[in-house]
Amino acid sequence: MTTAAGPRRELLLEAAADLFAARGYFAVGIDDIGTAAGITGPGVYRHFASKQALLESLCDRAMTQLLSGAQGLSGGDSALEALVDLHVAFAVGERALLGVWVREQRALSDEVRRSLRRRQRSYEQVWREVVARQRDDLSEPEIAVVVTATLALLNSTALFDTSLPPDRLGRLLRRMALAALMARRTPSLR
Amino acid sequence: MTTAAGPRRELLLEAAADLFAARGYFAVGIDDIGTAAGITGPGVYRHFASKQALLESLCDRAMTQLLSGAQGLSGGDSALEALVDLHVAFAVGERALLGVWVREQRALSDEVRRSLRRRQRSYEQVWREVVARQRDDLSEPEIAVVVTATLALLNSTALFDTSLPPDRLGRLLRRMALAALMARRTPSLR
DNA sequence: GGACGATGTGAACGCAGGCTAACCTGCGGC
DNA sequence: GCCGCAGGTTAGCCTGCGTTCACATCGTCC
Repeated sequence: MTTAAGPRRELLLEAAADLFAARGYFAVGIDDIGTAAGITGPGVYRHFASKQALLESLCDRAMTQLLSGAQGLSGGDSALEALVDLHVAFAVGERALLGVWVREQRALSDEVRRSLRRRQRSYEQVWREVVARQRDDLSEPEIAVVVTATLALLNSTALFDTSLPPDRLGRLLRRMALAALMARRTPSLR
Repeated sequence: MTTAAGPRRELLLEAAADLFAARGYFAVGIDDIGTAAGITGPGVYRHFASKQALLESLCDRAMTQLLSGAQGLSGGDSALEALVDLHVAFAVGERALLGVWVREQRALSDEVRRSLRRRQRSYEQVWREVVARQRDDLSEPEIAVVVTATLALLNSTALFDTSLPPDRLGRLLRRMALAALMARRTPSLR
């Protein structure tokens, strides 16, 4: 079970990501996932131990991708912009995966969710450190809020549809995120 | 069924809001809700037609509160700040309700969800008009993205815990939201 | 003081849906 | 050429949980 990477396994993961993102974990049946990947429902269990295991794989994949990107970062002056760009690229490129990660974590078992949360905190820790370097006017809890809220802003792109082409969407989000991160006091309107 | 406002009905709504927000609609049983409101599971059906009806009531309540606030607005120069303040106040004051509205919409039936979405669009329409008045550099789809992403930023406060006192949290979110809304081009860091 | 509606209880029902069982097929290795 | 395993299929099991039922209780109204 959970057999190593075959093409069918990959198909199943993609199908599950799309379905979970579109309808939510509990509204999707095993049969739906199997059918979307070209087999019948129970066939799924040749590749994954359970429906939960599918969701775990997806969340794990999302987190791994984000973390590995963030850790292989320069740390130079433009580290913050690099972080934003990284997250935007992921959000735009892996919409479904991000949507699953953002919305379906609660469907995980306590244990798995805890482990995932730890990695998430580790990812946000990278952000916090980079933000703290440029915002000495903020306390630690304030930095935490700023980071989390900014990530929520970026993640929101997985939750709505837009007619904007990906690159323009990306640039717009990038601008907004940086503005939110650097907002020192209520800016004058106009 | 769905008998008019008794104290028990209100208790049930509050209990359901807290539970749904904390654990998610599907992870909460009817018995949990009843018990949290001081009765047994089946007793809930003396006040609500179904578990779904409870969720509907909650989402409806959230949307009604937001909409009624937004529509009784001046429309003057500081309309944008007023909108932000309104949403922040709601987010900080009705955490659980907002959490349910943000995360549990998918658990609704198609029909109810559609009707709710219409009202949500109507709420965002108010935002879009106010934002458009100050951002003639943005196209319509761009305005839509800016509004949705900003609301996601504000709503995120329902999804995490912070040691920050509510008023400081509110002011911080307000500053970030306004910065995100008004971000004209990538600001210089430092 | 009996009828009645509102509210709550414990027991039981029904069914959706995840998962297992039993069986089939093709293919690579010895 | 047979063995064995990877990967499918169909039929069916079984559990959890939302919901219903029959019944108790208790004010309230005539």
